Amino acid sequence: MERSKVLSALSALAHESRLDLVRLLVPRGKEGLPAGEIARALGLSASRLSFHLAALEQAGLIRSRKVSRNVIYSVDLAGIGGAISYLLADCCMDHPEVLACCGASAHRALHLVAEGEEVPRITDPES
Amino acid sequence: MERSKVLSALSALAHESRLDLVRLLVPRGKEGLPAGEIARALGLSASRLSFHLAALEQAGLIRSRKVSRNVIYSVDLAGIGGAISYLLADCCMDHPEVLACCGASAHRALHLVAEGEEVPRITDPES
DNA sequence: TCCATGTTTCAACTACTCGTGAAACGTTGA
DNA sequence: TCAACGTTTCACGAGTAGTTGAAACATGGA
Repeated sequence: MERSKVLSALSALAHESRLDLVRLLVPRGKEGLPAGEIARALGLSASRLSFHLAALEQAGLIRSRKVSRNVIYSVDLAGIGGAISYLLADCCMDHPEVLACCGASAHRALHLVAEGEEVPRITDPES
Repeated sequence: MERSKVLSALSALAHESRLDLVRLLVPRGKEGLPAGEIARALGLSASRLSFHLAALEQAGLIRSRKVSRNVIYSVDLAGIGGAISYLLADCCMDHPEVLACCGASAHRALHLVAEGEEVPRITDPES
């Protein structure tokens, strides 16, 4: 993920309402939620929500699709994952102490990647 | 990690110079670098650097200590790790697709955590 | 076609962040 | 004690983000 994209993702996430928005959208997955419902859930005015949605979409963290009168917003998991991955790998160079903070998540990640296989040995820490 | 702390960490990181600063500091570890050297490395004026350093320190991402005339700045790995962990676990609820983006880092994290042990089974994905 | 609904756009304002250069501060060595 | 050095603080101006309410736009149903 390019640096500029990461920067806009970070600044998009660095706002209370927008962080709430992502948290609301993540469990909905690709199905997403219409803007009106999001506004109700977060207690935001329509125009303010629209503003924040645009910021998140611009940053590649959410997507939108139109369904009749509604605009459905859903999280772009690859976008968020890319930003987090940048922080972890490119920015912190997978520093052990940083990774240790994410230990619980790492367990789940590895199970996902390895799908039950034995843990592969790391041969090249920089790859 | 508290929400407000995460928000200030994110907005501190959402700036080119400050992201550079963290990237510069991470490999130095606890040893850190004096402000002047950082300024030279990043091509920032002293006052600008001081501003950015204050923002990062305020957000709990770096620490400082005074050594004679110099102020040495070093990265606060737990602070950065905490913010990343929040994004991964609390915000994205360890969503498989997000974790998959961090697969390579996860391998290293798990090796760190398990220290060569066999991969433990996950019994409670929500824990 | 007309109206109601869902959503975005706009204009105006406020508040904040960023950057610059100068001044101030604290420490060290002469 | 004084000057030099490393760093922070300050005042200022420019630019950008955030909020609000009203208006505009698009769609679907009567």
